[in-house]
Parts: sequence; C-alpha cells; structure tokens
Amino acid sequence: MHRTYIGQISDKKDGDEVHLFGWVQEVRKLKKLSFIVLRDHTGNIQITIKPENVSTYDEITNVNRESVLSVIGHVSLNSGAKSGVEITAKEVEVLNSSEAPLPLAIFEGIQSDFETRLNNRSLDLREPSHNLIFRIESSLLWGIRKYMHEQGFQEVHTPKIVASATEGGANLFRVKYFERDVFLNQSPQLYKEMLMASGMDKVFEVGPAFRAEEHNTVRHLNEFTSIDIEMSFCDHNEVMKILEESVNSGLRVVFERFGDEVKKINPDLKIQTIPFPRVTYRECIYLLSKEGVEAKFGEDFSPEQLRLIGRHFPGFYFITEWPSEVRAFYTMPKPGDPDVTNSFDLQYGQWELTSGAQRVHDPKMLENRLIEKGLNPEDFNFHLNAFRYGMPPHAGWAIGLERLTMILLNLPNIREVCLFPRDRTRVVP
RNA sequence: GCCCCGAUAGUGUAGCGGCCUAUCAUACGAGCCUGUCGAGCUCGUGACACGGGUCCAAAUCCCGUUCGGGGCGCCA
Repeated sequence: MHRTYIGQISDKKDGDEVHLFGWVQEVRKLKKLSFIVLRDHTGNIQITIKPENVSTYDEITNVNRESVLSVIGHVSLNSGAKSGVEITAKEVEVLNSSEAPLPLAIFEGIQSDFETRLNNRSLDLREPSHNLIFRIESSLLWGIRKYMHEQGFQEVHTPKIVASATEGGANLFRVKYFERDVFLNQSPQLYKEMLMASGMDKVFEVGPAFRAEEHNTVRHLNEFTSIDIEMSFCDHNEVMKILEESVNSGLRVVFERFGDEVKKINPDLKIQTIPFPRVTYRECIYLLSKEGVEAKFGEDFSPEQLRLIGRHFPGFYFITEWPSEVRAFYTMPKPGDPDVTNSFDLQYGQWELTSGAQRVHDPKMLENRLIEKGLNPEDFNFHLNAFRYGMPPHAGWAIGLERLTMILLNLPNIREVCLFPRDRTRVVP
C-alpha cells in the first residue's frame, strides 16, 4: 500500500484503508482506548487506538511526543471525532522515538524565544506556521523562475569563490584556498555582466551572496539568497518591467497555492497593477523637505527617511535616478544629467528590495568610473577584459529572496525567512 | 562600532531588598477518569547566567564578564 498524506484523507471514503507516516503531536490516553494526533507536513489527524485492534497498544500509547510513527488503519467518517474524520488504527509501529522533554515549546501555546527556536531549528520547523513560510518562499521563487524561463532567460551559476577583494562597498569574507587567500563573493554582478559579453543575452541566477558587514538588524543577513538578472541590448526601463512582472508572477503562484494562508498572515498583500509607481530620488528629497526632514543630495536615505517616503507609497514602487555617489562604479550615468544615474531601487513601503540599473558598457568609461570611485582598474582586469571585444549595452537587477518573502509576509525579522540564518554571531546550526 | 534593554525550572513567565525552603502556565513522572479532541482531576519533579561588592539580610541594589534582544551606523 502506498503512503497517504494526511492532507489527502479528505478525498477518501469511509472505510478506505490508508498507510500514514508522521509525528506524534499529542497522545490522549483514556481507560479503554487512546487517541493520537498524528502530523505530517500536509496536516494532522486523530488516530483512534483500541487495545483489541492494535497489538502494540502499550508501546504506542506510552510513546513520547514527536516520535515517528507508521500507522495503517481505515478512514472513519462517521466517528465521534469532532473534526468529523479519524483513522481507526490496525497496525501502528514506532519507527523512531523522540526524547523527552523537548528543548522548546511547540504545540503548547507557548512562544519560545527566537534564539531557542533557532538552536533547535529542525524541531521548530515542525510548527506548521513556521514551515509554511518556506513553502511560500519556494512557491514565490518558482513563480519568478517560471517567468524568467518564459521570457527566455537562461539560469546560470557563477563562482562564489573569487580572488578580488577590492570591489568597493561591502566587506568580503576572507577564506583559505590552498596556499592563498580568496574571498566569498558578495554578488554575481561582475560575472553576470561578463556573460553579456558572451552573447548569452538574458541570464538569471539564484544563489548565495556573502556580506562581511557587522550589521545587527532585523533586515540583514551575512549570507542571503540573491536573485540576479542581467539582460543585453536594453536599458534600466526594460529590466524594471521584467522586475515588476517577475514579482507578480511569484505572487500569483503564492496566491494559487497558499491564498487562504497568506490572507491570514498579511491581509493587505495583493497583486499590484503594473506599472508600479515611479518616483525619482530628487522627488523623494522634495517630499521629505515638505515634511520638514532634510535629506542631502548624494546620500542614502536613512531608515527613518524611508519610513516617511514609504508612507506615500504603500505597496511596491520604484525610486529612480539615484546620484552617482551612492551607486556602484558600473552604474550608467543618466545622459544629459550626469549627477544621477539610470538606476532604480524597488521598494515596498519603507523596505528596500532591489537595486538595479543600466550598466556602463564602454570599457574606457568603466575604467574612469573605477578611478572616480577610488578603485584600482588593475584589480578589475579580469572584468574589464570582457568589455574590450564588443560588450553590448545591458542592464539588470538583484533582489534578496529573504527580504522579499519577509516583507510580503510582514514578518518582523529576516531570520524567520531563513532556514539556518547566518548573522554577526550565529553560524550554528 | 555606538546607544538602550534584558538573562529565574525543559519551555514561557511572576517576583525587583527580609513576606521566596521563589509565582503561574506548560512540559516531564505517577495515578484516577468520561470517545477524548486546547481533554479533565490529584500528587510529584524541576530554576534565580557567571565573578566580585554593598547590606544584619540580595533573585531583587552596585561593578565587571559572558550571552541575548532592539534601534542606529555600516551595507554595489
């Protein structure tokens, strides 16, 4: 007999025999019979165990919570069960017993500290609401991937071990690589641009990015999953369109699969009409000044300033035309207005989700931009070489998967959206 | 890196100078019990992060350490 998932029992008829596998959520032991609530990742169900039917009765009814069981029994639709359906057990086997007591509270109406939960993450993830986050994240990513394939993007994988530590901006983790030191890549940026020179035209990558920054906030991780795209023969406007549509594609899959659950978690979430609003950096400064908050041109917005701006744009919106000072060397200056760039951030309220831009494709200009940023073009030869023999104009963006999931589900901490988060102090489990 | 806050049974908490041989819930153990379903009832088990100080007296006040939380900064 094949395994039946608990979620499939609703399709069964009274008396159907099923073989279930799962974890013991609760044992209710009475004098003449016992009940076990069995759980798998699709739901839970009450199992009725009577001593006259089940030879392992004593062992089963004394089993610790969260032990793993195999249960063969038949579906009872008209039993006394409050939920309407239960399984009358015929054969029950303990596949593996759990130790007691458990190191954290699950299914007890007690919220353990997040630290306790992370220290016991596998157990913590048995809690359906915690588990759900990752099934939603997976669906979101699938929707984005699906859209990318539909648009003719090719999924690629670029190295995470890199030689250069001088890309500017974020700090990199140094690691041993045989007889020398190398670094964990902070982004696939340079590599995906090099692929534009290969003629691949449209690429995307989903992979880890590492940032050796000592930030200690609820929205930063030192290792996160970056969704990157790069596209040839286009400017920033075209990749913004791709971004809007891919986010909506991800959301559509989430709503198809988890619509009811998502509505409970974040009732405000909906699929937003395209195009998302666009506001320039300069307009944001003006908006802030009207509220009596001074923002200096050429500086990033502080969290407080972003909260104020976010109040004007409740859902997704783009902040465009960032000053060159706050954008990376490869960002294309705006023609005729070189103080700003052909760049954008996708925001959701106060939260920054994506950075993107049209890139510089002229090698001479790129070299000058490196020098302007105080970087040494020598260190970027491997990258500049790709620009010398016919680099097409191109643009792209990167979005943090955890950030996106976090803000869509309105979760208070990015670590909730990461299975095994890496932050300033945590590298275990 | 800076600022603020915290650390009490397995878990989550109350207590914030003597009333603490420390509260409650849950868990765990033993028993009772009704087809139970947040099961119920009885009994039991189990904790003041570490080091120093103040005081007649410290879980409680002070100092330091460690660990943790939040905000800011940093952050292609």
